[in-house]
Amino acid sequence: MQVDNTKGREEGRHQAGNFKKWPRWAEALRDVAFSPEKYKDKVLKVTNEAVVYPDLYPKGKKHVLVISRMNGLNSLEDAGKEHLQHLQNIHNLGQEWVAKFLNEDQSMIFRLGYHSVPSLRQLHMHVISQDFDSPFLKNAKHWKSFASSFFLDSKNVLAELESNGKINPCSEEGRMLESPLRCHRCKTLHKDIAHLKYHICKCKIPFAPDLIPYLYASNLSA
DNA sequence: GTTCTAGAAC
DNA sequence: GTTCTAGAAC
Repeated sequence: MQVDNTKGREEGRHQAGNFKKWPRWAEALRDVAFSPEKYKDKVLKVTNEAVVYPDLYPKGKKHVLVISRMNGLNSLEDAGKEHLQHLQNIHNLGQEWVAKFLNEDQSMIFRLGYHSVPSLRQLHMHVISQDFDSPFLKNAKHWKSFASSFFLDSKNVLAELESNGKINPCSEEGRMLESPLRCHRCKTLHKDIAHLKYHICKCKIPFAPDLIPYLYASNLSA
């Protein structure tokens, strides 16, 4: 008889003072992480540590999640130095998928990262193409969650975990809603999401130098 | 996270 | 009149 407690579903293993409650709808990714066999027709890859899974409502032409399978790791708030290798492995899995996508289309550009205040439980990293060409991108919050400081690049998350031993819980959610709608390439302002979407499908201005270190592509100058 | 929809904004 | 945003959902 085999007993495996490491990936159990039991609740209540919260760290002291960390009693964030998650509504029922926020548990979807957790089920994928711990019962990937139930999602066999959709799951792209399963390892001991993570599941690669297509985002159900992709906000770009290519958008997948690398979902942690570690019990108790609900979000970046729960991450410590002991998770550094785990998060590095998640990052590497993301890069693996970037390579696959680039093999199909060399013109794509990707970013790997986390939402600073995630809506869904279980740590998950986004791998998202920077075209943001998707009918599921519908409102300002969608845009800002990927194109403002609300989006934390995986590379920076790893560096901060290395140096601080934790990810500082910055209150980005409120600030995000205040910030105006700006093109992620040319930084021009747009009055609403409809106008922004009309603009970004045409904008070919190269990305600003400060973003280059966080972009994954075949050729950034192209 | 999404859907629905009232009423604000244009 | 139509487009768009934002708050409720047990």
